[in-house]
Amino acid sequence: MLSDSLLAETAALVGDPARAGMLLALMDGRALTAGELARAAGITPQTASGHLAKLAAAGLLATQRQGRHRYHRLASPTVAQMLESIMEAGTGRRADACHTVVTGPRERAMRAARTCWDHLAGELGVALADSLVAHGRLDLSPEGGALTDAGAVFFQDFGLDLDDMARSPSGRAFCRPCLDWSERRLHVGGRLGAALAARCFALGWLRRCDGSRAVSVTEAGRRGFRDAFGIRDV
Amino acid sequence: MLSDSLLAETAALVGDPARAGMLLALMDGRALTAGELARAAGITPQTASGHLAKLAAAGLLATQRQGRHRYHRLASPTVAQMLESIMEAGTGRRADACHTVVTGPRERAMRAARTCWDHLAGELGVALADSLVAHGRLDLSPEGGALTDAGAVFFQDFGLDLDDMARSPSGRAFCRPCLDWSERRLHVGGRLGAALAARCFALGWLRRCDGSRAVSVTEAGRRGFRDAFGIRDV
DNA sequence: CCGATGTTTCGGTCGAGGCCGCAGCGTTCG
DNA sequence: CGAACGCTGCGGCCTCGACCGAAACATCGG
Repeated sequence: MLSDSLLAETAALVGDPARAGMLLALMDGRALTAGELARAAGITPQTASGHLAKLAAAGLLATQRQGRHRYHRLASPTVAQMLESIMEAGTGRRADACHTVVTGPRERAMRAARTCWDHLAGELGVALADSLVAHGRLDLSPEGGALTDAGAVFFQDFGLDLDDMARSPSGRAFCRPCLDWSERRLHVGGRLGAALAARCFALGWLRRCDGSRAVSVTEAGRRGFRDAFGIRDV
Repeated sequence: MLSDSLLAETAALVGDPARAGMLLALMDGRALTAGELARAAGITPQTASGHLAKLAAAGLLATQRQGRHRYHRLASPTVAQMLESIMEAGTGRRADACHTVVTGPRERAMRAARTCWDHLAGELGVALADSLVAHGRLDLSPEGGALTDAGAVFFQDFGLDLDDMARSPSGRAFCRPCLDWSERRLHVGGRLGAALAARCFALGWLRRCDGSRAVSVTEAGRRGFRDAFGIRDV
């Protein structure tokens, strides 16, 4: 059967601890080298190289040569969404046992705000999406084109070049609802979500935590999210 | 790391061909016995029993005893969504090679209309969602409560007992947008989607294809979908 | 009470695949 | 031009887990 082996092969690729660790390390959307990924997964570079070749052959990873380095990144937001959905389904039964026991500061920060592929997720990501919908700037409708007129003005004022995004030939959806792993509600993905996150980083509102997908909100960000989006308690 | 092993363990469970086959056989939402699943996966019952125990322990499957039979079903729509998202990501690179070659009538029927866990998917599922949104009966908004007043009247007339659904204590979302594997667009899931699909089966509009998740539209269904939803060419 | 059937447990085999050491290739820099 | 560095391919080791046969257990029908 066709879909049978497709499902098994893809899942088996993610099912190896070393490969899972590397994929997870790539969830923040950056491109990393084989050596860095090897360290992240706790294996030697030659082992990592073999894994990366398999993942790339399956279309889960995209590689890019640059000098003597070879950068690897997730092939598409679809892959990132798959990883989140696996974790979401996996937490089903064991959420109680795991979370209450191991909840450390690292996990707390991840739930508060993190990047999902290239856009914002966590409590902050969901709050942002809620705010945009509540103010009529976004509809988060199925096909993702539902930026309202008021929203277009708003995002332009916020510093996003919507015309440029519209011109870009990318086949990626403009605005895609993305199911939040920890919050289990939707946040804003797609090109709009990516641009929004990038702008927040550029404004100095957010800072990446080292070696993690978690992001921290700066003092300027706290003011900014309050004044521009009406979000408090971030 | 916590999420690391969670991702790997869950994916590894799906990654075995035998287990993947059984999960895929359960995608239509029915509950099957260990023997039936063993036959579906091409393994002996005792091997299947071991696999099912693991899947149940991980919270991916829910089991239910009834006499000397033991029925297994997917634990939640979240699991079904995970499986679809894995197949979606897996098709990424190989879609061209596989689909053009192997596209048979079976695959064609699957794309036209199928069940996804317990609601409708495929071209028909997406067309249904589009129609409902276009007529202002549904918003398919993020949290899923966005049944419009006109929609409530419409669904009541169509034969769904919305009051009963509202009363049921299920923690499941009322109306959840579900990403369609083949169409890559959203269709209607959640309790509303399930009730809608059940009603279509009860009306004799749809019939399950034997041994597959595909469903076929009856002549009555053709008329019904046209008159009630404005869908042609089904 | 006794077979028949569905399901689970146990023990043992075996094959697949992850892992590393080593070696070869390409790139960068002194 | 040679050395250092990053990456990849190959061969061998070894562990893990899927698989089945046999047998025990539970349930239903006669």
